[in-house]
Amino acid sequence: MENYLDSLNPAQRAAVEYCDGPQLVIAGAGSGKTRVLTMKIAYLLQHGYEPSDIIALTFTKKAATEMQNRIQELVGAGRARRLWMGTFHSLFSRILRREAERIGFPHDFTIYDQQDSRNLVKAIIKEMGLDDKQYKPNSIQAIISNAKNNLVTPSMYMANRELIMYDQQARRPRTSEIYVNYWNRCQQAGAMDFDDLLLYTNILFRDHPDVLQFYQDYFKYVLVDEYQDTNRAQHMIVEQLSRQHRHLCVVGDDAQSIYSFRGANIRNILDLSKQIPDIKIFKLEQNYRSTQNIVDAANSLISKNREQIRKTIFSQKERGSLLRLSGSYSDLEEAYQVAQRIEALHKQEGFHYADCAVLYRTNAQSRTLEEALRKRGIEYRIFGGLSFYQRKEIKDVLAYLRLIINPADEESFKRVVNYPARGIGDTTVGKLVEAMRTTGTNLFEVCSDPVGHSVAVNRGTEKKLTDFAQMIRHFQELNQTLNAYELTSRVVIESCIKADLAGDTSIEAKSRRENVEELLTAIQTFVISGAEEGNEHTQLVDFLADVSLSGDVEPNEDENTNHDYVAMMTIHQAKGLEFQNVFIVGIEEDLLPSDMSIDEPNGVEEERRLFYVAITRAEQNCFLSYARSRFRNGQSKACRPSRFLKDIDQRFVQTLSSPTSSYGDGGFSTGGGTFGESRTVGTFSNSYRPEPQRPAEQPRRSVLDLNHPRKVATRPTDALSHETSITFGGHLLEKGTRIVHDRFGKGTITDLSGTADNARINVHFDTMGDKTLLLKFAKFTLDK
DNA sequence: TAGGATAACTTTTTT
DNA sequence: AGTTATCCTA
Repeated sequence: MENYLDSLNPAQRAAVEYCDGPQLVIAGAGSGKTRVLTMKIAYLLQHGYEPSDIIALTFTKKAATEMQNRIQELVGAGRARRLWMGTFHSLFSRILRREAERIGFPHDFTIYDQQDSRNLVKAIIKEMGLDDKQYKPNSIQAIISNAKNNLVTPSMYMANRELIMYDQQARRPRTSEIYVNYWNRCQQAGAMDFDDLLLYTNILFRDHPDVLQFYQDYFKYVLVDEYQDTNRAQHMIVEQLSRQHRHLCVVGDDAQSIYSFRGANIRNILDLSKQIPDIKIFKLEQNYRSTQNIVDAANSLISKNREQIRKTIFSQKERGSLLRLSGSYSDLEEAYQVAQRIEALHKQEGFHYADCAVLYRTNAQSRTLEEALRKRGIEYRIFGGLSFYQRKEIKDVLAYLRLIINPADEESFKRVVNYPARGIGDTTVGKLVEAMRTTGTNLFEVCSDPVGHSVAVNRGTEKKLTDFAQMIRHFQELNQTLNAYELTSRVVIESCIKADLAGDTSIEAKSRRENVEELLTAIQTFVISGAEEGNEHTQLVDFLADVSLSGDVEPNEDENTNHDYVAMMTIHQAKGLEFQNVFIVGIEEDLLPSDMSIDEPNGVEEERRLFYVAITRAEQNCFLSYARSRFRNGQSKACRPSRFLKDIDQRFVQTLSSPTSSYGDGGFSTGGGTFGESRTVGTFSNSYRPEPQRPAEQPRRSVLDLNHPRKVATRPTDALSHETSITFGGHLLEKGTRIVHDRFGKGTITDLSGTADNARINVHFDTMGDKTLLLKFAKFTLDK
């Protein structure tokens, strides 16, 4: 602890020791950013600051947890715990709860996740009688989110000519009204969405100078991680909080700004030195993570971006292996190759599976990879996808809990009022909503006394409604005496959720039951750890607050759990992580860069940064791959290698294999290697040796006419007679004929059978093994 | 109103 | 491909 500063290089040390005013630390990939932040906090604690004086903001819960753990090691758990450390969303929701009544919210307001918020937007569009083709809920939600991230309230939106004009041109003139209604409905429901947490913090500070004054004074030191990912709302919070003491430490890397879709504004970091002229800039340029080849390759890529803070990232590690690029015919084959290489790394080079990560642009890509790994018996774990708390059965239980805490919560009410089924259908709920809108109360009030709110329902329905309200009230009473775990157990039983799931014999229902059990376990764990920290009576409200902002639960791991698995995740999720071996797959046009990004301003630059982030995750080996065809949205589509592959200086790349295209070529040529060679690649040479360029693709091959297979045989179709040859589409097929298949790549025909529509061939594919193809459907061409 | 069957749509990334 | 929305029937 005494000499921990000695472990830092001069640049890092300078950044840690400078505490005289605002500072900006530009921290290149792998430059020890987290280390500097944690050391700095330890340094501050050693120099007279109390833990509670310090607020340290991160973007992900994972980052917060990691930093918390590292600081615990330096200063002990007791002190570390008293730091204000966490995500923007979680820390400011805490402050908002404390100050809730100042901005007209109950202190136990609900937090709407994006699904809740989309449902509400959708409901409002419907209620307004608008066409949801014109007013797409997703787009409207994005517009509202964007407005909030830029601190534009509904009234400001209404008053903004530019926005209104834009909406008119986009043929959705009533967007601003939807925003107003959405805003009011959230308020009525006592609910905030993710963006509200930041926006209302700003509103709180704006409308209550005494509150701002208090926190400005309270936080003596403000630290922010990943500043390149802040949006305007976050930027303003930081700016205001640090205005008084001016002890601000902002860390970030403009080259790794990848969250603009969430409102992040790279200008926040690029322009910071203009906004705060006396801000002191520190640059961490030495990369401790990756080999020189990896760093150089990444640098050459990112240099193609226009706007960035100048810096020279370098590595003093060994030169290392070149990046290895391989192309394949299809996503299937790509996955196969990745699995094959991981196995080679494991068996031949002694790497653990846990040293390997497969990174992709979209979650949907994980399926194919998953299958390939499973076939080889390689352990893997997929991160992300839909989190535990987003599963239907979990959201159902949570909705009950949320409703108990905050009966005004509209989305939770709608979710469970008829689950399990109790005869309260859409029609009735529609009437309740109507009454809610006219009387200005919330759904639960209306439900408790439908007739009093002049809802036209019959006796039976009225009873169903009041019974439901009564049940929720009963749970509220239980919540006074029971802890969160005990209460939830009762809720699951008395709401009949348990019975409903038990009555379902399907396989999925079994896993739902297990998930509900797991939720109960998670709650109990929460209660127990709460007790350990001195909270005798852990409240349900605490659990819910925790859940809604905490991406996912860690699966319970004991000593029986296997820890040696390949990590599979999106590139976004990989940020901040590092692996010995990184596989970046699907480096194709329309995927990386994503086709969604291409017409966005600066969209392609952001995608390039994303690729940069992916490459810089690798310590030793970085494998790049693309496929020529890929299943997307249910059908196979031709793909071209990404433009970004050309952005990397080819001196740092070795081409392992590239498929000869069975489609027209996209004009990309890396040369080198035939498909057949790819199976022999198992050793990884460390030589620094650019591949010689070879002539590009061979001419286009003819494709059999798939829609109109010609009848070739005239004999009656005797079942699967063996044939020595079959003519098909004007070509002669016989044993030994080489073919190129759309998805399986190259192979040799080993057997032929059947005739006419029933004709089929057995093929041994070079990498994909033996397959039987029905000629009528198979998509292949002759090789040569 | 419930539940099944068909149609439609989706897909960028996450707090 | 897979999920979700909508429609239709009982």
